[in-house]
Amino acid sequence: MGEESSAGHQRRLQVLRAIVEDYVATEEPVGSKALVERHGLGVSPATVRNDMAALEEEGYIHQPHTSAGRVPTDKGYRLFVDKLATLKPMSSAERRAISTLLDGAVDLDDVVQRSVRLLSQLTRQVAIVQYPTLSRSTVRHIELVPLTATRLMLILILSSGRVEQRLVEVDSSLGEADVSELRLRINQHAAGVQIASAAAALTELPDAVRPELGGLTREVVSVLTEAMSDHRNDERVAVSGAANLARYGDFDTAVRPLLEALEEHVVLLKLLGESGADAVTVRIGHEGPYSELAATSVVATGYGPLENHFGSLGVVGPTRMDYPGSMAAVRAVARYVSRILDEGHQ
Amino acid sequence: MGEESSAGHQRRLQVLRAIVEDYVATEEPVGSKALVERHGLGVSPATVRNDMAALEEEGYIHQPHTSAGRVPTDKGYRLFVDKLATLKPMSSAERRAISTLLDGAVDLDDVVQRSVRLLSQLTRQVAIVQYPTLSRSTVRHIELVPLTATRLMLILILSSGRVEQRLVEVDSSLGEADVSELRLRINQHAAGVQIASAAAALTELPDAVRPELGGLTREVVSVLTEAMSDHRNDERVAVSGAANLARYGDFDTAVRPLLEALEEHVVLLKLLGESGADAVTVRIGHEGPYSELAATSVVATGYGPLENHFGSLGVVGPTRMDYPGSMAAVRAVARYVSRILDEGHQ
DNA sequence: GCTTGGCACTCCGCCCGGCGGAGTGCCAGT
DNA sequence: ACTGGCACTCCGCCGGGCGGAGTGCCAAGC
Repeated sequence: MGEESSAGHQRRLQVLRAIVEDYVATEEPVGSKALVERHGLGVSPATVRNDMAALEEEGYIHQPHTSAGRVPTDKGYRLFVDKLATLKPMSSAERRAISTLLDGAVDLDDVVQRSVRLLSQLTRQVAIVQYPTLSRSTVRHIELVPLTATRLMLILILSSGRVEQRLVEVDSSLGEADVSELRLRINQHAAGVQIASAAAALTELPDAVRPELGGLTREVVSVLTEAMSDHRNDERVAVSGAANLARYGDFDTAVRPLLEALEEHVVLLKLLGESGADAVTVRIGHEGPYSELAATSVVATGYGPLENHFGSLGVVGPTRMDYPGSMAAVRAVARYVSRILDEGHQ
Repeated sequence: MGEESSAGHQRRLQVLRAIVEDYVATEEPVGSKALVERHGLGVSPATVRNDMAALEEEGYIHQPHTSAGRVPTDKGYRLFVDKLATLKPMSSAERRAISTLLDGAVDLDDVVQRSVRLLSQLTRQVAIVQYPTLSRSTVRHIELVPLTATRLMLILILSSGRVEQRLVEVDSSLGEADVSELRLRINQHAAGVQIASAAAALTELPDAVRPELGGLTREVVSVLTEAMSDHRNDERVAVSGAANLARYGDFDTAVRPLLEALEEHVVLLKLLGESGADAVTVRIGHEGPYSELAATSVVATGYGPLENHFGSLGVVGPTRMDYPGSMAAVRAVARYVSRILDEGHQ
């Protein structure tokens, strides 16, 4: 679209906006007559037809076949979200629902579960919430629990609220005093430290303790560093709202591929992508990384501390989705989750 | 069907079996001619037609319309699984897949995640695994971790491998000696005890400790018993394989209601039902508790110790499903999961 | 020059009738 | 008791006709 911003140009944008809104609402190609009726454009259908022809020429909308209405293209949706959409503000009822629901969460797992469910209900789409990654967290505390004479449970508590447990078998019998000393030294080295640095700091510990503790320390540290660098859990995501897919028509192009993708958590993570914690990212159709998902869009953002966020959350759905509503809901939930994680465990 | 077991009666059962097998395989009503060709019944189509008429009379099969093939009814499937089906033995490749996959699990969460995924892949259906319930487990250990001067973390480790954490704020400053004493007494009362009894035993503790410890003990015990009777987590289930629903045709009757049910974990738990740990339960169509799910069947069983199992797992799908294969897979996975939970944490 | 009403045109979706095929039920024969 | 034959039913598919929605273009008007 050219750089001029004449009155006619302005109206063309309004027409595009109207087309997107109507198409999202009705799921059917929208014609010129219906447009002028449903929106208060003060012009005749014929004028709108001219605008439509121009918009089509420029690739923003598309005609399934001659003598059918118009449908937005990915490029059209893109212009819509960039220039035309205004975030739908959350209603106060929605705000209340968010806070009461999330405030009731008792632990991290619960926060994630509730968020994903909430997000899918707010948007009536499929919602995805990534569990906080290990790598971005700091160590809050490390606990050693002797279970039996030769078995020790390690508990790693992170700033995000995540808790990891590991079992260690040791050769020699455990003295309570030794365990206490080790617990102290480990936390001196690691507590409050970002996880990568903590792992590094711990590897030097076995040489710094009393020789009698060296063997035990070595075993414990080895398991701890292993747990810290175990990115298996970084791939965990929670999904909710798959049933919302049932509302959409084109099963084979839109629903089935997405349904299959939902099983592959790695795929979902890649879809969520590296969204900053400060802005909501929208990826429309072919802009995403998977060609099979050319008919689906993603609205996502990061959550957690701004400079160093814990993970991402968002919704996925057909390109024909309510972008303003989804973006507002995603932003609201992300903010609330960030706040909860920040205050709840500090 | 009468009690006689004449030769003709025997063949009728064979015909029913063949109808079920063919219908499951092809998803289409099966006719007399196709039947005699695909299965080696040594009789003519006309004979089979007579048997079919009898089976229909007795309600085991049904004709969508005149001059169409036959389809099994729920009653027909029931007879099939009760009398006609032989468990498909797992192939050695499948056995190997099960053991290598599940042996790699590092904690309880991982066991559940891997099982549900495995089960959905083996059966190509939607798999459901209930997380171990609190109420059936015994307490292995309770740990108290002082985080700050006035904040204590309680960690509840159960026989099923489940770990629950809770935070407690206390009024007075915590002494290490007090915490150690309390830890000791709590475990004396609760370790090794079934969870309901443990909660009861703990409530008497505050009166039994030194008066100086009474207030702290009261707070800790209150949170612990609350955690023990918190059945919130008993409702947790893992689901996998929703994409397999895409294979099925009748979207509105079979797929959509099930897709919606998958979101409601309470519904899923009710579907899994109270299956014993020793036998695989099959619930066919209308036999289940929800009329909207009249077109779906459930194959489930319990896992964990025989006398006192931790939870249930199984698959759900349209009534037209491969019962022998599903039953065998469900049983195999349940056994393996039971074994892992038993040896992995004892 | 932008906008508008008019008009002819295109194309989809729907309905309808005909047709072939698959499957059945029944009956008479072995 | 089983079988081959036969007439019948009903679905699914195909092709043509039809109405409607929507378009593009053009000439007239502000």
